[in-house]
Amino acid sequence: MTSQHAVPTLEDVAKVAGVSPATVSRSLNSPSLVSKETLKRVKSAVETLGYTPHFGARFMSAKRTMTIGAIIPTMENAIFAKGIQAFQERLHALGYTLLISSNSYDPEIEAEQVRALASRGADGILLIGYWREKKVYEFLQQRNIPFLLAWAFAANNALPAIGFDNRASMYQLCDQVLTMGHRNIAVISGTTEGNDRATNRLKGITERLAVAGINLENVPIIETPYDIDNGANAFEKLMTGPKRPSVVMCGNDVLAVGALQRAQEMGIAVPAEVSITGFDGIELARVVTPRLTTVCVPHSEMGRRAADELVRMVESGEAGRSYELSSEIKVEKSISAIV
Amino acid sequence: MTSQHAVPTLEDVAKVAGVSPATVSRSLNSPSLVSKETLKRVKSAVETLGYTPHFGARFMSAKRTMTIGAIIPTMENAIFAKGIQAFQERLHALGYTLLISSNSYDPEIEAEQVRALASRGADGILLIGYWREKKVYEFLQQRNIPFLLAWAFAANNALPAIGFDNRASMYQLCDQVLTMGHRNIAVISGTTEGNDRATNRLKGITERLAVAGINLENVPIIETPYDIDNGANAFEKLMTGPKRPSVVMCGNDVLAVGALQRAQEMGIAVPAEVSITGFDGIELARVVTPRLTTVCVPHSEMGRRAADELVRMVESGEAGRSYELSSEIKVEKSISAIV
DNA sequence: TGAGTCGATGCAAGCGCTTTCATCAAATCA
DNA sequence: TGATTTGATGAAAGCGCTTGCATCGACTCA
Repeated sequence: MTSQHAVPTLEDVAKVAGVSPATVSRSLNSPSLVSKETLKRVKSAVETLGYTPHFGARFMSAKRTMTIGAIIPTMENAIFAKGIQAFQERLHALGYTLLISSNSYDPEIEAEQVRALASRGADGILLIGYWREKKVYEFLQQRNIPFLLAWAFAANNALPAIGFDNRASMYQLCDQVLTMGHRNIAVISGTTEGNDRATNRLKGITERLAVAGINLENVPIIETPYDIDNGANAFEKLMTGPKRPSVVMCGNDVLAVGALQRAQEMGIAVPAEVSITGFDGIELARVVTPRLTTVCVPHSEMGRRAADELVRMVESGEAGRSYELSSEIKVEKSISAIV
Repeated sequence: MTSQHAVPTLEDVAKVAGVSPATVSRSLNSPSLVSKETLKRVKSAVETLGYTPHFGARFMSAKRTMTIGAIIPTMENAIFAKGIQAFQERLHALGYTLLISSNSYDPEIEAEQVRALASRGADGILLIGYWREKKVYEFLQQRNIPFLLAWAFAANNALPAIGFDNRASMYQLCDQVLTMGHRNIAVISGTTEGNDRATNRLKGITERLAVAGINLENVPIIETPYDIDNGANAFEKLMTGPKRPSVVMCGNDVLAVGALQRAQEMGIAVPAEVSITGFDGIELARVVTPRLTTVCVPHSEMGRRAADELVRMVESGEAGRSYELSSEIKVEKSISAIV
């Protein structure tokens, strides 16, 4: 079935076109240096042979690979899927190829992935959030690989990042919750260890509550990995505890949807008996009943702009800039005012 | 800020360890050929220098790249996100790196991506479904790159595939719908052009209806890209048509959730006034109210097994085998019997 | 018309790694 | 003890491509 023809090389093309390999290379990479005439012959030779440039060889002699790497926690959360999809589309338009790895929130794996991307010649790398071992940043700098952080933004941090302020956004949402009269609050947070986004969201809540003079000792907080079922279980635990909260604030929409589901299963009316809030503004939040009160984040826009900025860094050699995107509080039926 | 140190090479390591480059290479790739003593020196040299093998160079001299490529329509649909996540995890465990590209269901882009993966030395490639231009398959064969199709399975097709029978599954679901007394059926299908999964799902319905003696002329079918809002709009069109169906069968859960949502907005009770079915069994289907009647497909298992099989093909050089996974009809509250 | 330009092309030196072959000392065999 | 095997290592030839430099007509200029 398989023709034993080895895969065609530049030299094969050159032979067929009756020119030197150098000319073929130039035809492919800097057509302006080659005569129209020759260009035509080369192009036709490429086609008849089905030639594809050998990436490894190209990588060896040229410095650029036209490859951008992205390392994300997981593809399963729509928030990353959506952002990365936009990221990839924009990169493709800019002529770059995207390499994605996911690491299930494991920092060890992430560090390994950074090295893997480096050895594959990634011209730039997109990372999620700020927190990671210092040696990772050092490695990137030593290798002089431009990187950009996404899904997070902290004004006081010099690293180039594009995203929103998780703490401030959650602070604001909490503000809204308080405004609606809630004082009896419980929290289901994503795992904070090693996760600055989760940590800052939680901080946004606790800071706002502290300002309101609420004793944090009385605020039950459950930490659990982002997952519908975990959200459900945490909710159940909170509702079967000594004192039922009037509102359960969740670290993201996935947890919140889990909470909502369990509420239904337990026969607890939302928002009549308990209010629930989420964070992210993914589709999940708007298809449940009642719709989730949440913080909408412009994932696609973030992906697109991250691509633009990272490519700019790569091509200009300039340092990265940071951009803060705005998030928007969306009050829906999953929350009601305490009267 | 950046040390002007060029990135360390094998030779640098060799110099530091006081051995030849060949020995370093062997230490890294076939440690058994090197003395314990030397191994230790090399390892420490690698660490002090922060050496990372140069992928391009390795690719040039070795034949294998330990890279597997996957080309999917989109990351935004949870069905692919989930499967690919599992695929990547298993590949990682097997020592392979995954390269993903998505193409928004555009066959042109897909063909281009196949070439891109080939030039990057993908040892094997995962593709979705059967339908694509013949020249793509020819290219793959000519290059002798093992490939495996996923998310589809057709007993009469010789290409190696792992998945489920879209036609048969939908046929079965339709069977269920008929059993429950529905005769007045409408369909919202995903775009069928160039998409064998969508086509076969639709075929599953029409074939079953034909068997039931239902005149297909009376079965409204709307085709639209997979998207919540499209599902919603199609639903509205169906419900405002000349004759309301008693059930709307959707090509996937995303469309079905859209339909469900619009039903709520229009004040149409589900399933009292109209039943709705989906396909895929993603989370979305179980968090909506009422829960969606759908066909559950083992996405994660498919991803895992695809990784196993593809790696087996790559490492053994043997032809790929096909596996049919079973899907399961899940009847939930979004459908009611006609009495 | 001779000197100087310029556009188009070829030559050849790497890029960093793997791998075959050769080398050589130490261990084994008869 | 001389011949042979074995284990550990080094030398060097590529792998397919890009690119600086050289070459060489054909043009331009004065």
